[in-house]
Amino acid sequence: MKATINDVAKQAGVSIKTVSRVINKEVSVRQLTRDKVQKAVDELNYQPNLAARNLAGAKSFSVAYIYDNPNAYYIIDMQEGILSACKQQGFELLIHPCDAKNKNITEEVVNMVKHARIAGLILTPPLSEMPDFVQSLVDLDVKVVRIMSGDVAPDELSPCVMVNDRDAAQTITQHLIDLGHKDIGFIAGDAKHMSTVERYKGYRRALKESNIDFNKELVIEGEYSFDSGVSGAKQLMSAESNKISPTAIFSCNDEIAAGALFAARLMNISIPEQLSIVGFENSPFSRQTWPKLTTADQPNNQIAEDAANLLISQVRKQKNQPTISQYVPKLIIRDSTAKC
Amino acid sequence: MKATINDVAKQAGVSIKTVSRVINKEVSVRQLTRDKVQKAVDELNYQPNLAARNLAGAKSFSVAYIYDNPNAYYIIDMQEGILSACKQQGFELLIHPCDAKNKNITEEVVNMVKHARIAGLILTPPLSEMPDFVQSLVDLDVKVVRIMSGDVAPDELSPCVMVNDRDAAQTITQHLIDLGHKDIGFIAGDAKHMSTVERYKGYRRALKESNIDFNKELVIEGEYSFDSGVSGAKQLMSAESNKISPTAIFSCNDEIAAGALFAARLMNISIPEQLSIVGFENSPFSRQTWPKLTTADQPNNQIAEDAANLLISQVRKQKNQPTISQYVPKLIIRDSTAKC
DNA sequence: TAAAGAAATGACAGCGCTGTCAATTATTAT
DNA sequence: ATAATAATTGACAGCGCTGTCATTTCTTTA
Repeated sequence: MKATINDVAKQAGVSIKTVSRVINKEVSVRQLTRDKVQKAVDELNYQPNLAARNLAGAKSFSVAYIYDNPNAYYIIDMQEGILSACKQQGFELLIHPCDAKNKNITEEVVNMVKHARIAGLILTPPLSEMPDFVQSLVDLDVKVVRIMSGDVAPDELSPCVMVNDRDAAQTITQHLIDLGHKDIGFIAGDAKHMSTVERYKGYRRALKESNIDFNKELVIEGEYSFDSGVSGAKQLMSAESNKISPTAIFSCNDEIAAGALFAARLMNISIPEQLSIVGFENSPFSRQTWPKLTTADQPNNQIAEDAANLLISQVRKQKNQPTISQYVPKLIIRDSTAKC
Repeated sequence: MKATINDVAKQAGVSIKTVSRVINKEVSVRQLTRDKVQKAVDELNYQPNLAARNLAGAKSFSVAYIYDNPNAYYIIDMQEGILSACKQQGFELLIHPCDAKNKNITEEVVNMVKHARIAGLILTPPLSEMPDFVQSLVDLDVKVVRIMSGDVAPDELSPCVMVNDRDAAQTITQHLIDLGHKDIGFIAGDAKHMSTVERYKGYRRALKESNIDFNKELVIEGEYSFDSGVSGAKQLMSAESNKISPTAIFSCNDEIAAGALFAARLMNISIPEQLSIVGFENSPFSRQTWPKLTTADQPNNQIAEDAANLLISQVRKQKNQPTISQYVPKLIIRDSTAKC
């Protein structure tokens, strides 16, 4: 059977408390003792029992990933990043999918956190962008780390890992401009999502820096869905005499871009010859469309691992907590964009 | 703070052991007592502490989902199905992604199972189809439930939830035949996966039942990937004088079908007018291709919940264990198929 | 109605660990 | 060398629950 702390203590000839000190990296243990214990730990292939740890101490060794996001790729990436940090640090991960639109979501999550004796939470959009929700969680005795869109944290509620959609959106818009495009359509994602707002800001900034006049008619409100891309593109490209049609479309994510591609096909507009389309997110299927999508890639796995490490260092009350780290998604040029 | 079993016992005026009996649905408790306890449980909003349960009993209340699958949609669906069963039954879920191609995978997983004190495991393809791996796990003191492709379990190693890909593949091939197609190409997935074998069998059976001669040249070996679809379709449709080109292609999954769509586009073959293409799996992006894919849908969420319930009933040693349940994916007709 | 058996309930130890605090040992200052 | 102080180490309780087994209460049977 599996070795316990008692076995290690016996083997090393010390008390269990000392073993506990060593495995928890506490300070006041002599190096000699530490080595002895470590040797026994290795020999017995000892790993502390999480249930016992959680039960015994005032601390908990569980963190939870709470999400509501229809994008499976995103979630899996995040989850595996978090998981890998947890494994390294000896933490347990609880997964908690939920519905942000549910009225009782705060109550539900608060309840879950209380009952599961959780030390920390990782929140991704849209949950991370719901201030009241976050506030309720912070008021509990848990650490929170949010992954959000932006360059600096919008508040002091919790440490954040920021994804700078704005700069990325500017870069991707600039790519379009460099290709000679001036009339660039914009199909927005859910207006409530910070990422939509940020991507819009980046788009505007790129236009401005190249002295291209902003045309309100070229901006379509939408949501993060394929259908939104279809109708958005139709609206932009419908040939009304008094309107200018864009020569390029910035889609707020790949799904919207896929929808735009679909609509273009419907209207016999060839991509990228007659119209350039860019996506955002670099989801795997952006490589499986025709043509393959130019898009922006973010290292979700890395971001998640970062967030989890940040969270765990919070929980452990370690000093060197970099309370913010920032990622800028990178332009990936594929076949859906071309010269004007 | 959160209520414990002691609080409930006090409130109900019984011993903690009796409370334990009630929450574990053990038999020998009088109805009157049971009601009293239940009332106290409700009033205090009591939920048992998982860590304590796991620590105290000989039993464990954790199950693990071990997967290796590149398909994020599949995993998320599975995971959420399992999670929902776990929540209902008061079990904890551990997630363990891994790499089936790793030589040490058995050792790694065995190790993890031992250390985490896990009561049961859920395995999905391809892991569920690796006999030695499964055997090693069954030899431990854990229950295992596998989700597999086929109509009956291939062995007695563990209870299984079967997905009848064969019947589904026959149905979908029949759909093509009904549309008048006789020369139907087949682009296979990974040959090692049972699902590929089963889908192939279903395809063959459909042909046979309609007295259509089987043509070996129409079958392309591949793997479950977009690229495989691209090259497979190219191979099938390349106009060599001595070969017949199919008028329809059965792709072993949606990704392959998307690849085939891509290749058709490349070769200026219009879908579905000149060529019908079907996928398999009904992954979300099968609705986002042009044209939308005819495919086969399987209720992964349901399957997973089923498997988890089956596993938990095994763990609980309950009587009424239906050791097999079977699902047949259902044909979904969209726009990628048409009359010949 | 009493004895025997069955059903229901409870007392208590202990799962593997951490927190508290007291005991021991090493180090420094006198 | 000795007292005072600091650094290490250990004994023990207890986290919240379940398993074991003893005790109490209810049924049945003669």
